[in-house]
Amino acid sequence: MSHDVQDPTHPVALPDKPALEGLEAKWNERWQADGTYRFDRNHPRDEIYSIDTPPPTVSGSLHVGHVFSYTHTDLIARFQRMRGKAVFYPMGWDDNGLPTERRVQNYYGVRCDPSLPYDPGFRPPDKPGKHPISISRPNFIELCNRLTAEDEKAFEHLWRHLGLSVDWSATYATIDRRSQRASQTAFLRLLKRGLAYQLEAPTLWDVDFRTAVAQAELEDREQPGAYHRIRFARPDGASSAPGAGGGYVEVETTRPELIPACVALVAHPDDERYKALFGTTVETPLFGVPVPVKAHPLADPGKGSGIAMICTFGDLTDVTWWRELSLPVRAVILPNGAFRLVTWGTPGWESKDPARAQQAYDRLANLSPAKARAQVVEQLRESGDMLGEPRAITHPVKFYERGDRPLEIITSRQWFIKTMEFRPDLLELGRELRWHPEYMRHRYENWVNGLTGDWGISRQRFFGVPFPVWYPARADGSLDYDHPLLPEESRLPIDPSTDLPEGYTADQRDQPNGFAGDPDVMDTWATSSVTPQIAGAWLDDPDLFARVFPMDLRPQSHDIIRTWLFTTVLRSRLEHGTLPWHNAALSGWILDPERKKMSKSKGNVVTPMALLEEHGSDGVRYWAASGRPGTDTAFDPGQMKVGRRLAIKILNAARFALMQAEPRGPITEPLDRGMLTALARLVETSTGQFEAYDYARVLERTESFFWAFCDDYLELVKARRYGDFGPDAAASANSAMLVALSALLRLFAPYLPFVTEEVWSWWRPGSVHRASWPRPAEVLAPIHGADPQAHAVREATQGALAEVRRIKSMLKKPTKAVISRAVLPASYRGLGPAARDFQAATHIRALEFADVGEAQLEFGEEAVAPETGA
RNA sequence: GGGCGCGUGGCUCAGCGGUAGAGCAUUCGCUUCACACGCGAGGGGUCGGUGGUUCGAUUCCACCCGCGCCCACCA
Repeated sequence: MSHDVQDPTHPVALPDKPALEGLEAKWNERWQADGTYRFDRNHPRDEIYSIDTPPPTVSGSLHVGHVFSYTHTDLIARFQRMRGKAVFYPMGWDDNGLPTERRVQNYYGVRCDPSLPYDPGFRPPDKPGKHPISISRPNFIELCNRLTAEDEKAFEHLWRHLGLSVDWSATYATIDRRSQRASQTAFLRLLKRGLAYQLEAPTLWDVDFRTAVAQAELEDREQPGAYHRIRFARPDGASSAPGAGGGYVEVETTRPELIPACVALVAHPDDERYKALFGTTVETPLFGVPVPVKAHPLADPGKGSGIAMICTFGDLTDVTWWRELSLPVRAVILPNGAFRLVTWGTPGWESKDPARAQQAYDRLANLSPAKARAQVVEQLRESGDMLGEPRAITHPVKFYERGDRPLEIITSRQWFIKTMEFRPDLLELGRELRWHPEYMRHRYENWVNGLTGDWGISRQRFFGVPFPVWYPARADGSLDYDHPLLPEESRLPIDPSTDLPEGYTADQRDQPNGFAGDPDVMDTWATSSVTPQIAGAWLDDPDLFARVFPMDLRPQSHDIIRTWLFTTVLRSRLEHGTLPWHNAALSGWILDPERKKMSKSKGNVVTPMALLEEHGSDGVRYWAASGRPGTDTAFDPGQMKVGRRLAIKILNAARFALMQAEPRGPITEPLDRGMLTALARLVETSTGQFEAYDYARVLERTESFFWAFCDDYLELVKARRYGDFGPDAAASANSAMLVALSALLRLFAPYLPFVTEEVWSWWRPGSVHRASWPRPAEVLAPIHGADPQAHAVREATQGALAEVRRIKSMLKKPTKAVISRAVLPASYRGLGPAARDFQAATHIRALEFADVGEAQLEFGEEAVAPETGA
C-alpha cells in the first residue's frame, strides 16, 4: 500500500518549534522546481480534468475578490489532481481592451492618434505631463504591451503566494499572437459561413469612448430627469379630441433637445384620444417640421400624455418604431456627443419656416445633449410651446457599464455575429450544462430569452484584436463593403492597418482603386469568448486541444453569465457544435462586513498581498473556501484568523503524533478502531461532496472532525501512547494516529496546501499534492473493516467526557478535590476497555461503578464535597 | 413589471419533517509534559410574518414583509 504508515524508508524529521512563517516561499520554490503542478498530456481524455481559467483583467487592481474566487477553482483543481486526474489548469491574462487603454493613457500621459505614423524612437516621459502626448497606434500598443507585462508579473506573484496550483508553463494573454490567431480564424470562418455580417444600423454608442457598445455591456442607472409637456401644432387645427387641445397635440418628453430629430408622433392603435389623428401631420415646435402621427402597439396610453415623440434616436423603442414604421432618419448627435451642424430647408431638413428653424438650431449646434436640453427648454419657454414647468422624475437611463454619460444611439457600420436564430440551441445547451449552483441556470435562460438582436462585436478602439479584413476602394475612393478582401487562414494573425491584402501594394493603401483596412477591433468579449480554444491551443496544438476540449470546468463569477459565459457557449456552438465545457461553477461576490465600500479615500483598503502576509495564505484560503458556490460572502478577517489557527493546530497535532511514533503494531483498542471507522465515513462523504463541487461542506466537516480528533481522541489516548498501559496498547494508538494523520492531511491539502505539505514532508516522501485522495477502504484496512462497536464507544465516551468535564470545571482545584455522589451517565459503564483511556485522560479514579449510575470519583487525594453539596 | 437568491443566538453562517447547531464575540475556570496562536465549562435564539398540509414544520406549500442580484420598450 503506497500510504503504509509503517513505511520505514522515510525517517521522521520534526522541527522543534513548527511555524507557518515562510512556508509559502519555501514550498512555492519546491513546487516550481519539481514541476508538481505540471500538466502531463499523456493520458486519455477521461483521465484529464481541464479548466477554462478566467483571465483576470490585469490592468485592474488586485483585490480580495480575486483571491476569493480563484481559490475556489484551485480547491477543485487540487481535489481532481489527488483523485488521479491529469489537471490542465492554465492561466490567462485579459490585457486587451478599454481598461488597459485607459490605464496606459493615464500612466504614461499619452493618447492614441491612429493618423500618426509609427515612431520607433518614441520614449514615454518619466512622469505624465499636463497635456497628453499624441502617439501612433503601434506606439500606443507597444506601451500597452509594456505595462500589461508588468501587471502580469504582479498577478503571477500573488497567485503563487496564494498557492494556486496553476501550470505556469501554460499561460496566455488575450492580446498575444495565439489569442489573435484564434479570434481572427474563428471570425473569418463565421464570415465565410454567413454567421458574421456587417450592417449600417442604429447602434448603442458611448460618446466619451466613441465606440459602439453591446447589449451585454449596458447597465441602467437611476437618473434625475423631467417630463416636459410640449405642444405640436396641428395645421388643420380642427379637433376637440381630449388631449389634442385646440389645434395642438400635447406630448410629454424627457428629451426635449431631440425635438429637431423628431420624425413622427406615435400612440396606441386603440387609444380613442388619438385615433382621429392617425394619418394626419403635425408640426414640431420651434422647428416647424411636419411629422406624421402613427399608430403602434408599443405606445403606452398610460405614459405621459399617451402619445410619444419618435426621434432618431432617443432610445431603443425609437429604433423599433423607426424600423417598423419605415420612418426617415434625422440624426443630430455626432459620435463625439455634440450636436452636428444642420442647414434647414435642405432635403431631409424641411421646415415650414427654415429661417426660424435655423435660428433655433444654431443655438444648439456643437453643444452636448445636456446643454442642448437646457437651451431648448429656454426656447420652448420663450415660444410658449412648453406647458407648465418640467416635472422632475427619476428614471432609469442606459449607460455603458464603464461610461460616465448616458448612451446615445448613433447610426454606424458594425460587425455582428448571428445569435437570434440560435436561441433554441443555446437554451438546449444551457440545459445540458451542469451548473453549480443549479439555480444560476435561470440567469442564463433569462438572458437568452431576453435577447433582442444579434451580437455586435466591433469596437472603435485600438488595443484589441483587429478584424482581419480589407475593403477594395472604388475609383471615387469610396469603399466596397460588400466585397471584403480576406487573408488566407495560414497568414493569421494579421493587422490590416499594416499588413497588405493579396495582390495589393503598400502605396495603394487608402487610395482610389486601392484598398483600406478595417479600422475596428473586436470587443474584448469577442476574444474572451474563445478562451477554451485559446487556452487549449486549438490551432497551434491540435493534439492538446483534442485532449482538453470540451473542457471540464468553467469557473467564473455570476455577474458575467450574460457576457463571458453566454458568448463562450455561443462561439463553441457555432464553431464546434458542442458545449465548451461540462460544468460551470459560479462564485459569489465579496461583501464588506459593514456594507461600506472599501475605498482608497477612506484608507481602509486592504491589498490581497497584505492579507496573505498577515494571516498566511492558508488562513486566507480557509476563509475563501467557506464561500459556497454562488454565495456572496462577507469579507471576514476573523475567519482568516480561524483558518490560521487551524493551520497551526495541524502543525502541533502532527508534531504530537510523530514525536514518539514508536512502537507500532496492530490497531486493536476500541477507541482507535472507533476513531478510524468515523474517519472512513468522513472520507466517504467528503469525496461525494467534493465531486459535487461542495468544497465548503467538505472543509466544514473535516475541520469539525479534526478538532474533535485533537480535543477528545488525542487527549484520551495520550497516556496510552506514552506507554502507561503497555507496548501493545501504545502500538495500537501510534498506528491509528498515523493512519488518521495521513488521511486528514490529504483531506485538508486542497484547502491548506502549505501547512499540509510542510507536515507531509516531515515523514512522507513526495508531495501531498501528488498523493492520492484518501479512500475509505484504505482507512479501514488496518482494522479489517468498520468496527460495529464504533458508534457505541464514541457515544459513551462523548457523553461521559462531557459530564466529567462539566464537573471538573465546577471545582476550583479539581486535581486536589474529590467529588462524592456525582452523577455520571449510565453510558460510562458501557465504555468497556476504553474506560481505561477515559480514566487516565480525565484523571479520575472510579471508586464505584454502581448500577444506578452513581459513582464516587476521586481527584487526587482529599475528598471534598462539590460546591453544591454540604 | 418579470426572474433568482437570501432573511436561524451580538456577528459570520451551517442545518432541516420529529425535543435548535458551529465558529467568532462574551462570562467563568485552567502555565494539564503537541499546541496559551492552547484547554475546559457557561450564558445567549418564540429559526422574518400570516395562513395551510401533517400526529408533528425552523425544515414542505401559498401569500405577505424586508434585503440583494439579474433582466425589462428610458415618451
